[in-house]
Amino acid sequence: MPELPEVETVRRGLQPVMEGTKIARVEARRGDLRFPLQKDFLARLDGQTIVGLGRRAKYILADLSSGDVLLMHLGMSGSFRVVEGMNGQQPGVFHHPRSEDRAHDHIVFHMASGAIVSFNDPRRFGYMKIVRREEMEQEPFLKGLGPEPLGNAFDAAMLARACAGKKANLKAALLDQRVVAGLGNIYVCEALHRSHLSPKRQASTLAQRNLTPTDHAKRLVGAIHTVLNAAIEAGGSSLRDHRRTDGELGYFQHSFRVYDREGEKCPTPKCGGVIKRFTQGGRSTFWCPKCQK
DNA sequence: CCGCGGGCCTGAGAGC
DNA sequence: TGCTCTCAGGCCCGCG
Repeated sequence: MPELPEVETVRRGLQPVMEGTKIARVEARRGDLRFPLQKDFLARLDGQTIVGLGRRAKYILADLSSGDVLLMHLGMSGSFRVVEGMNGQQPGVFHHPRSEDRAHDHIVFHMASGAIVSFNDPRRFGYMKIVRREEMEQEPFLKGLGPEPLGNAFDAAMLARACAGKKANLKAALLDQRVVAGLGNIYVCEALHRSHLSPKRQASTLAQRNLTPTDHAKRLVGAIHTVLNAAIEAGGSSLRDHRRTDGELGYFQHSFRVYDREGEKCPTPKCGGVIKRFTQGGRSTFWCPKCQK
């Protein structure tokens, strides 16, 4: 589910209750997320202060006073919920006050402030791992990641270089986290449409022979910036699972131009095409064959 | 090294 | 109502 805008929305929701605050205790109701929790997982969290809450690609990173870093990935269906002001309660078994389905609250953080932060993930494709800060550079989950799409290192020249010589189609290249880290199926479809580029185009066509970026590459980078920033502004996209940490929906799904809009009229001015859907690498691609070349 | 397909899980929705 | 089938925002792994 969550791509960069959803993860960033979650991080921003967690920051006020977690950053600068001590973790009184952590409950692991299920240790079998995508990967089993480390044996010393709870011991390395209890009593630590979270000195900073950051994000890298689709990972949320909590810097702890011990020098450990807690790495959290939401997988497809992961979400966090914050409940504040639980002071005074001794929840041996914590039940979320206003809630639909809390059956999949797998990890629950009890903050010293009394706030409770629960990680919910029905499909359990998400995971958590604690890494020493000095070993972050070698961390396998982070090691191969490409640049942040909203960071300074990501520009048309870099993208063209990363795509040069690639046989794969452009959509697959953008989904490859080694090329650029944080995009997923939705925002790749949206960025390609906004830049009028076909998902079927060979990735290498973003670079010229001398590796200089084409105008296509510049347009694509601009579209990626625009769509990600707008989605973050909207609190992400809520199709099924994504919720803000207060339980509210994101609303960028109302601004999709092609994703999940098969059969609708293409929103590009004067295009007049119809949105189509097909499968690439086992996943749905939505696009307008008329204005995306 | 690269690209592709399968698999990991559960739940929602469509069709019968 | 209830069963079966398909599909879902991610990513790792093994194969050719």
